[in-house]
Amino acid sequence: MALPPSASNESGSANFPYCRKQKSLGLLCTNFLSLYNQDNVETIGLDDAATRLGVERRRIYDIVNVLESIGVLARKAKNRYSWKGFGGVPKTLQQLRVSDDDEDEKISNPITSQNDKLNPSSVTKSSTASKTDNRKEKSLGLLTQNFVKLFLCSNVDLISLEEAAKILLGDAHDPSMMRNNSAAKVRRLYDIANVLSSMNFIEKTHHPETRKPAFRWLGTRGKSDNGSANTSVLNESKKRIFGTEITNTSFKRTKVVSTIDENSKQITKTHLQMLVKCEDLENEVDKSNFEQDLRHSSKNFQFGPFAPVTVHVSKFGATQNSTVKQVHDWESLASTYRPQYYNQALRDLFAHYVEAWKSWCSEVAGKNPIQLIS
DNA sequence: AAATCCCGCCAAATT
DNA sequence: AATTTGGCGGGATTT
Repeated sequence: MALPPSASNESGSANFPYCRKQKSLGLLCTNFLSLYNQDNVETIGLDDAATRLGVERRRIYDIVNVLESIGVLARKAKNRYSWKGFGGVPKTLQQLRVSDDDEDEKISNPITSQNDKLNPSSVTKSSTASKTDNRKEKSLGLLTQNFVKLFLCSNVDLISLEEAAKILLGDAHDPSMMRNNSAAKVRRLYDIANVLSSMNFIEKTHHPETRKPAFRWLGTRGKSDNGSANTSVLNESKKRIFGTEITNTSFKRTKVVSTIDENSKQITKTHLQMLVKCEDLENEVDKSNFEQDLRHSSKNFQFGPFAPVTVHVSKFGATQNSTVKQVHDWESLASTYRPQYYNQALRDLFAHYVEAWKSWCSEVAGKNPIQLIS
C-alpha cells in the first residue's frame, strides 16, 4: 500500500514502468516555466499549477520557493504568486552579491510583507530571536540564495553539492551545536540544483581531477539591458540539450484538460519544431536572450488527456534522459570537429520521443473513459 | 556501492 | 479549528 504509484492497474495499460526521471523536480520546473512564462501570465495560483502540472501541492511549493528566491516570482498572497519573469533575476542576484559577508543574513528581499516586530538583531546573532525564525533559516529559499551566493561571491566556479552543504551549514566558525547533518542538507541541495539547472543558471559537470560531479554557475547570460558583458565564465561549449518530460498523472482527481486528437497533432508538431530548432544548434553559440527563447519555444504548450504530456523545446538541458550522457561525449567531439554528430543525436532523441508518444497513446487507448473537461 | 532525490508524513504558520 | 506552507528523511532509483 505504501508503494509508489507504479501501480499498473489491470487495464492492461502497464505503461510506463515508472521512471523516476520523468518526475524530477527539474522537469516539473521546466513545465512550470513553459506554462507560466507567457506574456499574458502575471499571476499564478498554486492550485492551478498543481492541477495543470499533475502533481501534488507539495511539489509546487518546492519550485515556487526557489523561483521566488531568485526573483522569478513574488508571493502576492495566500495561494497566489505573481510572475516577475527572468528580467527580475539580475536584480535579485545583485542584491545577493551585496548582502552581508560574515555568516548569512536575512537579505529577505521583497519577500514577506512588513515582517513582525524584530530586526535589531544586528550584532547579536545568537540565541535571542534565533529560536523563533529558526525555521526560516532552513527554508529552501534561503538555502537557494546562499547556494547562489557561493558562486556569486567566491571565485571558484565549480562546486560540488557536498562542499556546498558543508559550507552552508558548518559555517559560522565552530560554535558547536552544529549537527553536521550535511547529509540531510545535501538532499535539499539536490532539489535546488535541479530547478536551477532547468533554468540553466547552473550546469552539472565533473570535476577535472576527480570524477566527482559538480556544478558550474552559468549565470544570466544575455540579459540585454546594459551592454556590459560580464560573462564571468568562459563557457565555450554551451550546449543546450533539451529534456523531455512526461509529467506524471496523479491518479487523484486530476482534472484533465483540453481535447484529444487536436493535441496529438499539437504535440507532434511541437516535436518537429524542436527538431528544427535543434538543427541550428550546431552553429548556435547565441547565448543571447534566453528569455525570449524560452518564451516562444513553448508557444502552444498543450496537455493531452491523462498524463499531461508535455514536450516543448527548452533547449536548456538540465534534466536528462539516457541520451544526455552521450551528448556530453558528442559535445567534446563536436567542439573539436565533426559537427554532424548532432544529427545522430537528434535522431536518437526523436526516436525517444516517438516511443514516449506511442506508449502514451496506448495508454489512452487502453483507458476507455476519456472525459473532456474544458 | 555511491550518488540522486521522490514521496508524502506531519508539524509550524496562517487564515 | 481548518487550511496553507514546507521541513525532513526513509528508502526507491540511478549511476
